[in-house]
Amino acid sequence: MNILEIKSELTKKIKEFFKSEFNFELKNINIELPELQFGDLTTNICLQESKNLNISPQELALKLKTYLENKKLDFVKSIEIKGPGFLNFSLTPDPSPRERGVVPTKYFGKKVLVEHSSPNLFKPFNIGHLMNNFTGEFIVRAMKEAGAEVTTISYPSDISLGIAKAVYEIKKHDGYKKNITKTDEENIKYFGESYIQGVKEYKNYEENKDEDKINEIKEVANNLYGTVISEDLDIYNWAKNINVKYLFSNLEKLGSHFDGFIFESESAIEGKKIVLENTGEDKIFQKSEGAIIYIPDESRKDINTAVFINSENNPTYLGKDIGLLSLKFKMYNPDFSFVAADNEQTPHFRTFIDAAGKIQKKWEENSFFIPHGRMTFKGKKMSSRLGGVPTAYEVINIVLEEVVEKSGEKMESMSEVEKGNLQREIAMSALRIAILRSKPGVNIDFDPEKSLSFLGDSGPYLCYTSARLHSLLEKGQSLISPFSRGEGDSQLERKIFQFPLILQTVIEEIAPQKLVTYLFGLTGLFNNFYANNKIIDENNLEETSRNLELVKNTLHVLKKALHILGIVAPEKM
RNA sequence: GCACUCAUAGUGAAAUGGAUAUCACAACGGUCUUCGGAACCGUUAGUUCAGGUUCGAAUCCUGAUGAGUGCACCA
Repeated sequence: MNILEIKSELTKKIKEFFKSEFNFELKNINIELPELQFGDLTTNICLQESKNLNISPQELALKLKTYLENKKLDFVKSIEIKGPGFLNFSLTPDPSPRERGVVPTKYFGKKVLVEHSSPNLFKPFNIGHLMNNFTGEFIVRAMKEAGAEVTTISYPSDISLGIAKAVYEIKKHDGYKKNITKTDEENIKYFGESYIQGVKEYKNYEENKDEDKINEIKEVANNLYGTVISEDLDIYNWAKNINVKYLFSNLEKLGSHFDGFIFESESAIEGKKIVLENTGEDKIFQKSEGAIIYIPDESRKDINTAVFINSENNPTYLGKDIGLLSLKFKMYNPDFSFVAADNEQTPHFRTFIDAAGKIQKKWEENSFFIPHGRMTFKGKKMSSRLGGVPTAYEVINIVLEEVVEKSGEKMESMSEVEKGNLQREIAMSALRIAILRSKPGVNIDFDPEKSLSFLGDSGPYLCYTSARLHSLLEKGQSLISPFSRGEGDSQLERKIFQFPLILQTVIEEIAPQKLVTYLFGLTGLFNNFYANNKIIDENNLEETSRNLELVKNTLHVLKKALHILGIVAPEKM
C-alpha cells in the first residue's frame, strides 16, 4: 500500500472508532506528515476532540491507540502517543514505494484551462514574463499530473493606446521603410525601443497640452482595429507579425507549449458587446460621464468603481477581460480556469470577476487567479532598458555565464551543441528554483550574485544529484537483482515513501514551494547516504543491489518532481 | 484619504492552529588512498512591538510601527 491508501484506510478506522466508542460523527481528521523523527504519519485528532467528548487528550489517545492495535492493521508497525496527545504511526515499509497511477485530487478528469505568459507584444520580454511563465508552466504540469484535461493558452496584448504610441513613433521616423529589410532580431529591438520612446513622447505631449498630437495618436489607435486600410495598419501588421513569431519562439525555448492564443484585439470586440448588452438602469454597468462603468456593491470595500468602456467608446483592460472570459468559456467551457498574473493585477481581477459573476455565475465560480510576485533587483550588472526592468535575455545570460564558468573542463567530452544545451538547462534550473521555492504571490528581491549561489539549496544542486544518480545506475546496471529490497525504514526510504502525499498537497494547493522544499530534503538525505555508504561494492552484491534499488527510486521521484517544476533532470553535467 | 498585500537568524527562503520553528547562503571549524567535491559533517544565530482568543499562536483577532501595491477612461 502506498501512503495515500494507508492514509485513507486510517481515516476510515479512526472514524469507526469515534462512532462505536462515542457515537460521534467525525467530519475532518488531520493526518499529516510529521518530522521524520516522529514517525511516518501523525494525527492530532485526540487533542482536537477531547474537549467535545469531555475526556483528557491522553486518555482519548490511549483508547484510540488500543482500538487500532486490536484491529491488527498490517500496514501499521507501531503506534506511539507523544507530547500532549499526538498519535504517531510508524508504518510497515512498502516494497515498491512509488506512487501508482494518478494521485487523487479534485482536478482528476476535469477540464482545466490555464492562461499564462501573456505579454504586450511590443514590449521586450522581461524578467516579469519569466516569472509568469514559470508559475504558469508549473500549474499546467501539475494539472496534467493530476489527470486533468489541460488546455493552455496565452493572451498576448496586441492592441492598445500604448501600441498606438509605438506605431506613431515608428511612422514619425519612417521606420517602416527604413527597417523592412533588416533582420527580425534587429526589428524586435527597434519595436521595443519605439514603444518606450512613444510612451515617453506621449507623456511630453500631455504635459505640454499638445492636443493635436494626442488626437493624432488616438486616431492611430482607432486605425489599428483594422476596419479601414491605412498606413498605420500596415506598420502595425508588419510589426505584429514579427513580434508574434518572436513570442512563439521564446515560449517554445522555455519549454512551454500552447494550444491556442486569444489576442486582445479579439477580446476587445467580444468584451464591448457584452458590456453594452448589460448596460443600463437596473443593469450591471452604468453610463457615467460618457464612459461605461461598474459600481460594486457597498459591501465590497476592497474593490473600486472602474471604467469598462471609455468615452472614446473603446473597451478598457477590464472590458477586454470580460470579453476574454466569455471567449474562454465559449471555446473551452472549463471546470477550472486559471490565470497566472502579476500580483499587482489582483485588485483588477477582483473587480472584473465580481462584475462577470453577475453576468454568468460560473464565470466567477470557475475562475482562479494565481498571482506571482514581482522581481526586484539588487545587482548592478544589468542594464536598465525598461526603467530598471531587465529583459529575460539579460538575466538568463548572467546566470549562464556563471554556469559556463563553473562547468569548466567537466563537459569537455561533449559536443558544443550538447554542452550549450546542458549549460542552458542548468542555468534555467537555477532561475526556476529561485522563483518556485517561494510561495507564489510574494515579491522576490533578486540578487544574481547571492540568490544564485550554486551550492546548497539550488537548481544546480538538484541537477547535480540527478547526474550522480544516473551515473551510479549506469555503473551498477548489471548488479541489480530483482529480488533484493531494503528494509524500507531508513530516512531516505521513508522520505521517498512520502512522495505521493506531497504530490497530492502540491497539486491541490498549487504550492510549488512545497515540492521544492521536499526535493531539498530528499536530495539532502540521498547525498548524505552517498557520502556515508559505499553504494556499489563488488564484494557485497546483495547490499549493492539493495542500494541501487534505492538509487532507482530516488531518481524516479526526483525526475518526476523536477519535471513538474519545468526542469529536465540531466544525466550528466 | 480609502483599500489590499506583507513583516521569520547577518542574507534568501520554508512551516493545513501543533511537538525542540525547518533548509540553504554567509562566518567559523572539520571530512578526501572513496562509486562524480557543483559533495558531506559540525558550531554560532531567528518569529517587528503591545495586548487578546486557545490545552497549544510565526500562523487567528485588535492596536502600533515599518515596507510594497491599487484606487474612473493606461494595460
